[in-house]
Amino acid sequence: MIAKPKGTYDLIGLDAKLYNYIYNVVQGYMDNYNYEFIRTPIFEASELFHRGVGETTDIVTKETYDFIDRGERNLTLRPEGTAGVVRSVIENKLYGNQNGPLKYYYFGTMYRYERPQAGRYREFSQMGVEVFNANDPMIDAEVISLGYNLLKELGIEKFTVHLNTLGDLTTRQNYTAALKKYLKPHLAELCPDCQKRYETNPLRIIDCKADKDNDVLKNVPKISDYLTDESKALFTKLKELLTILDIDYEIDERIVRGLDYYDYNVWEYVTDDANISLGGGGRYNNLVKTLDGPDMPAVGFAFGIDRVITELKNILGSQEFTNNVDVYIMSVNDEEKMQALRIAQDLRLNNVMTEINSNNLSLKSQFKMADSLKAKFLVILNSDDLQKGLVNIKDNVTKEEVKIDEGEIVDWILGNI
RNA sequence: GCGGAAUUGGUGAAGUGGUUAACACGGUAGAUUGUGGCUCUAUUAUGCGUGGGUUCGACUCCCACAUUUCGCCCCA
Repeated sequence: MIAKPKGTYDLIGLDAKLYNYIYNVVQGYMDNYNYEFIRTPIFEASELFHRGVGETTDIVTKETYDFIDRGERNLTLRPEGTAGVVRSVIENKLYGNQNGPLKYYYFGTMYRYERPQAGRYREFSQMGVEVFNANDPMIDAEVISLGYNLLKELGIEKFTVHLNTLGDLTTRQNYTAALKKYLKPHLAELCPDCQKRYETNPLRIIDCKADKDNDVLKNVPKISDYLTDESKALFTKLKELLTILDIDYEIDERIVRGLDYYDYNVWEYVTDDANISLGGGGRYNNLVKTLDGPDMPAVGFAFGIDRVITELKNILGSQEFTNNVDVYIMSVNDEEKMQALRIAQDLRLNNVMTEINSNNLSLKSQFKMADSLKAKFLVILNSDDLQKGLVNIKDNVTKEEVKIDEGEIVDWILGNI
């Protein structure tokens, strides 16, 4: 037997239903906010992610699926959605004649070569939004609230927006310097990972789980004390707008985000009970320029669809999710089966969910099948009645049975359903 | 990349170094029933993740690998 590759999964049963549900809700929802759907390739030039996501991030240094195609091109399965969308905006010059913001959403699979874990796979689905050419905190508020309201719309209630700001370049330079200065005498007290992070990505040290209770980290400098006046004003404005929009948020200075391109506002949608991040995002004002586009600010976020599905399943509990067939048509001999197929088509064309015996089941088995499908009505065919143009319809709840003219089936079902 | 746990039919699962791998659900066939749902009977894994090894003999012991799962790192 050939098994699925490690870290992948088949979307079946309830998971598949929820995936479709989410997809449908998202599509309808994005129209309200006037976001356009964009679909970019699942693989891109490797360089796009190296320059876009960042050479120092784990995602790029050790988690990409890289391959060389028959034309000897270096390609990479996308590990995230933003870089591809940015590339498309630049390549198609979508920014050409726009005054207002460009607003897009995407939905698709991403690939990261990681050790599988709870809510984490090598192939996983994300939906995300990206807004370009907009620098006003109003857009940040719109994007954050869009994600917030979308989760609510999907049926997820218990979560909070964890919000932080990384400020502008000056802020981060000053803060990083202060942080390193503070940590330097305490380096030996930190975990081995943090000692490495001191060189590669010092901001992450404040988010370390191993050193969570370490006294050194309790008195660590706060980024909020190093914000430039401009950064501070923008953040204050954003918080004001979120309050107006009634968004349940809290400031969490430990949120740093792992992708290099973020600046200013960063946030995550975190469940209250399990403390799981369903998604996150931030502003990335320099990414478009980094990828050879114009100097154009942008902001966006992404949800992990798999995590949303997991959360929805927690909420639904053991609630059943089966197809409730409207009509099951029972037939035994060839003549009956032919009629069954034809009647089924008539019903289906009238949007009646119909199932037939296509597997040579005994009459007894067909009754069982109809029950397991939770059929509301049974159409029971028998040759004698068919010759007279009659069919039997049985209400599978009341068990009442009527005999009607074959030509009236559709009307009868539609009238009684 | 590092660490812990797990892997028996369609499903939930018992099980022992030694003939036919419990039990339950589900499936199939039949009896009974005006056309099922209750009840009864029969049947349903030539195999216990894969590959080696130890042994007279392994599903049961050992090793490797794979996959799953829970953590670390990182992230959605």
